[in-house]
Amino acid sequence: MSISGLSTTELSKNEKPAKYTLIKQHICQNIESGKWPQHFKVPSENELTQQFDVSRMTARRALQELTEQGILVRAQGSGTFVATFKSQSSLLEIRNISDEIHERGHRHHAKQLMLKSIAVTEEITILLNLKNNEHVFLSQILHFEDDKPIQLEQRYVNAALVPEYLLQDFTTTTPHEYLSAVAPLTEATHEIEAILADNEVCQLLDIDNSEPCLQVKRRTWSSKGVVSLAILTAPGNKYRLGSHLVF
Amino acid sequence: MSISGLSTTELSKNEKPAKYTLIKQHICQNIESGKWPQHFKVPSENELTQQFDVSRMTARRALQELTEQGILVRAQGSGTFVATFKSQSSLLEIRNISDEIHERGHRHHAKQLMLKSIAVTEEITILLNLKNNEHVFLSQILHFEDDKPIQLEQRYVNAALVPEYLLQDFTTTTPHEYLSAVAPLTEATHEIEAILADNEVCQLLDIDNSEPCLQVKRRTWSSKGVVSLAILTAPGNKYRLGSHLVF
DNA sequence: TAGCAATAGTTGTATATACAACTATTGCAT
DNA sequence: ATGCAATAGTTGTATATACAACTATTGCTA
Repeated sequence: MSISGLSTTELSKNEKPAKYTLIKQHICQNIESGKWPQHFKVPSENELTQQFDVSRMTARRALQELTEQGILVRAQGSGTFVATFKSQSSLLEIRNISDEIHERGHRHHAKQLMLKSIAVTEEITILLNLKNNEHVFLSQILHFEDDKPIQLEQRYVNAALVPEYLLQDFTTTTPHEYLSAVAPLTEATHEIEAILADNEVCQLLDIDNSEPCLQVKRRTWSSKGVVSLAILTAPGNKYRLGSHLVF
Repeated sequence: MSISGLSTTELSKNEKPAKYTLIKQHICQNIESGKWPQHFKVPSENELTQQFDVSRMTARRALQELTEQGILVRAQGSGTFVATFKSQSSLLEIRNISDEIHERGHRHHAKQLMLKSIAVTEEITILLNLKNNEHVFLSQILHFEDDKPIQLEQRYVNAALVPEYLLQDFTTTTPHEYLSAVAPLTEATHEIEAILADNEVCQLLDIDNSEPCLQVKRRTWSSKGVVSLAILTAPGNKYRLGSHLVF
C-alpha cells in the first residue's frame, strides 16, 4: 500500500479510477521512489493541469487531499512542498497531544489539533532545515518582548499548537506563558525557543549576523506590523539575518 | 470554541470570513443547540445554495469539511446526516487504533485509518439506531457464509476498520478471521457480530421476521451480486426484514 | 400484490472561468 | 547599493455548468 493510502480495491471500484487519484498516485510514487525529497517543490496546480490534461480544480483536489494527509505542505504564493517524513509518521506526537487534549476535556477538538500540529511542526521544521537545503521557505514571524504580549502572524495563530484557552485571548499571553503551555504538547520546544532568541537562531542556522555577506539577494517584504525574520541566501549557501526587519 | 473548531481569531483574519465558514458555523450552531439531533438530515447542497445565496460548490465545501471532521456523514443519493456524538468525541477509540497500527509498524496510515474508522463506526451506528429514529438510513450489506470468504460492499471495504494485511486480499478472509482482527480495534464488535448473524439482527432491531407486516413500503434494490439486508418501514414504526434479499 | 419503468432528488466528479491574496522576481530610478 | 514599482507566479475563494452514479419515490401494468 502506498503512503497515500490508496488501496488497489479502491481503484477497481468501477474499473475507472477518478482522475485526481491518478495524480495522487503519481505524486506519491515520486515521493516514495525518492525522486522528490523532503521540501521538494512539487509541480504547481497549473503545471499538473497541463501534464495530466485536467482542470485546475482537479489537480488542486489531489494536492489538497495529500496536504490533509500530511504528505504535502502548501504555502500561498510560494508553492506546494513535500512534507518531512517525520511529520508523516509522527504518530507518537499525535498520541501525546491527544493525551493532553483529553485531560483538558476538549475531546472533540483532538482530531483538528492533530492535523494542525502536524502542519505547524512541518513549517517550523522546514524553516530550521534551511541550512541543509537550497530552498528558501519563508518564514517564521514573531513580535516578541519579554513580559509583553506575543504577536504571531495570523496563520501561525491559526495553526499553532496552542491550547484553546490561550487562543481565546492570545494578546494577553507572555512568552513565558506561551512556552510553558506549548512545551508539553510538542517536541519542537527547543526549536521554538531558538527562534524566540535571535542569537540562538543565528547559531542554529549558521548565520553570521555581525558581518555582512559579500553578496546578498535583495528581498522586499510586505510589512504587517510584525517583526519579520528574514533569511537571505548568499553565495556559497551561506545565510545571514536580513537587514529588512520591519515593524 | 464551537465543535467546528473555528476560532474567533480565524474569522477576523481579514475582517471578511470565507462564505463556507459561515455555512459551517450555521450548521454547527444548529447541532450544538440541539435543534439538529443525531442522524438529522441536514439541508442538501442545493438547499444550502439557495439559503445562503452561494454556489453549490461553496455549500458542498462546508458539508465536506464537516464530514472530514466527523461531524456529518454523507451518503450518495440519500443525503447528509448529523453524525453521532459518540464518534465526534471518540478519542479513546482513536488512541486504541493508534496503538494497534503503531505496533504493526504502519505509522503513516494511522491518520487515515482514524478518519475512516470514525466514518464506518458512524454508518454502523446509524444503522443500528434505526429503531429509535424515523430516518431510514441504508444499508449494511454483507455476503456471508461460514468458513467462506466474506464479500463486503465496496464502500465498506474501503472504509472498514480492517488492518492493512486484511485489505490486501480481503477475499481470502473468513468471518472468524475478520472478527478476530477487527475485535481489538473497535467498540462496535458486538454490533458487527449481530449483523453477521441474522437472528440477532432481528432481535436487535425489534424485527419480526416470521410474520409479515400488514403493510410494507415497497422498495427496489440495485442488485450488486451481494446480499442486501433490507430494512423496511411499516406503519407504527415497526420494522421487518425485507423479502428482497437479492444475490 | 408484485414487478417494472419513469421520474425526481442527492451526492460525486469534472471543466471553465474569474478574481483575491500573497509571494517571488525583475527592472528602473535614485 | 537602496528603494520602489511593475510583473509574473502560486495558492485561496467563488461562481456557473454539466454529467455520472446512486437513491428514493411514484405511478403504471399485469
